[in-house]
This record gives sequence, C-alpha cells and structure tokens, in this order.
Amino acid sequence: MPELPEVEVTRRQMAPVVLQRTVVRVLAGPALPVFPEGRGRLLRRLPGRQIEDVERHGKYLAFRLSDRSALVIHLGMTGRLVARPISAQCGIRPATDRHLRLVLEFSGPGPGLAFYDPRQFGRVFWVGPMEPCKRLDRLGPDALVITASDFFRRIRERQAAIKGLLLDQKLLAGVGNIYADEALFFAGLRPQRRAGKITEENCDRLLTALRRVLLQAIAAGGTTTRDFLRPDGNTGSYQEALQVYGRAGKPCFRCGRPIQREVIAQRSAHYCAKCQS
DNA sequence: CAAATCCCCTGCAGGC
DNA sequence: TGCCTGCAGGGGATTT
Repeated sequence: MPELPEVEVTRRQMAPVVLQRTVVRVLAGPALPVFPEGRGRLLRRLPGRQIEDVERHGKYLAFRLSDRSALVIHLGMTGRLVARPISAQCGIRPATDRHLRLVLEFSGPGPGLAFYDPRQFGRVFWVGPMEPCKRLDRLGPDALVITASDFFRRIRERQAAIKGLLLDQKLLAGVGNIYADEALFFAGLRPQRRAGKITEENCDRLLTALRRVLLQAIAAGGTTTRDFLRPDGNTGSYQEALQVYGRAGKPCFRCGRPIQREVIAQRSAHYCAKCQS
C-alpha cells in the first residue's frame, strides 16, 4: 500500500521514462477513478503536452506539463505505475487489462505509462495552468520536509491519539499506517498517546524516527506487504525491517514481549507495551 | 475547528 | 476442497 516511500520510489523509477516526452494519446479504462473535475477534460488536455517534471507531495505525484498544467495521480491502496512496452500499445482490452485504468502514449520510441489499480482507491486528475487544486492545497507539509518546530506546533494542542494525527494528511503529508506504527516504535511512544501530552523533546524524537524510517524505506525500495510492486516489477524489501507492523502476537525484537494490536483512529495499530510508553 | 463514523472497492486470509 | 465472511486501508463526506 503506497505511502510516501513507495510513491517516492515510483517517482524515481518513472521519471526517466516520462521526462521530456510528449503525450500523443491517452487511453482510459471504464473504471478510471477521476475526481469530479472530469474525465473528458483529463483526456482532452493531455495530448500535445510534454512532461517536464515529476514531483511528489505526500502520497501525490504531479506530472508537470509544458503549459504549466499538471496530471496528478494518487495511487490509493493498490495503484501502480508501470512503463508499458510499445508492443502493448493497442488499446485497453477488458479481458486481459481488467485493472488497467489509464495509459499515456508518447511520441517517439520508448514505453508508455500505465496506471493499474485493482481496488480503485486511486485518483487521477488534471489541474490547469495556475489553477488552484483543493486536494493538493489542503495537504500539510511533506513528512520529509516539515521542521521539528512546525511539527510540534501542529500537534501540541491536540487531544487525539498521536497515531491518528500522523495519518492526517492535513497535518503532515505522506505517512500511512505502516510507517506511523514503525516511527512510534522507534520513538518509544505508544500510538494511543494524546498528542498534546507529548513533550517537545519526545516530539523531536518522533520526527527524527519518522524521517529515518521513511528514508530507509525509500532506500529499500519500499515495503511490499501484499500489493506493492515498483514500476520495474520488483518488490520492495523494507517489510524485512518492520519492527511492529503486521507482527501482532510475535515477540518484540528488542524485549521479546508479544507485539500488541489495537484499533486506534479506525486503523489497526501495532506496538510493544514494554518498549513504548 | 476537532474528532468520530461511514463508505468506497476487490483480493485474499481464515474459518468451517 | 470449496464456499463464505470479514478484513485490509487512504481519504472524502458527513455527522456530532
């Protein structure tokens, strides 16, 4: 399930495929999940534009186009971008391409871009030049960019469990269930701790742990629990480094006590009752 | 505004 | 073996 590291790995692998290339054709599957801004607009506006940059903010990818518009993609839970060989560029066949939602074909040689999304939680939309984008504008600072003082300021008055706030994209963009649990473990904080009761020192430790976990996960090519595959078709390897996520009942690597699992903020949270307080 | 709840969707694990 | 249930989860909409 793509969180910040998986989206960043996707960005790095797709950038060489799409940069400086001009879109000539756009194919959309029947279940292309677009925001209400409109599917027709998306399909009409892309051809003729060149992709000049691929940026990431939180879990969103933005393909910046030559007229300053952008194609924005959120991978949702099961979304995946793949370089699509030219030989496959003959339309979307419902039988074999059941989960294929969008294809961009480019001028010249080289593969196209394909967006697969079995569970349809992903989103694709087009943002015009200088047009404000609600979805992107309401995101908080990226988790790899936010400063310690800003992070502390954003959580200090809050009553909710810290775990839920880490998942709140308006507060901090990019963190999902896996890395929230892992960061809290390394910071020694229980997921249910009231955010406002965390000292500034512990808040710093949490952000440091979060950054470290995210960077190491990027270096490992992301985490593959069940779904995630990189654009190159390989799995990530950070699942081998997970300390608590998905380890309910198994012994803590640090103290040997069984890892607890509890629902917090409508999500499963995993933690060690001895190592985290 | 903050917080909680529900819902979207499909693949797959677990139970019998 | 095969069927069925329920869970996984990001985040938007709605409610409190």
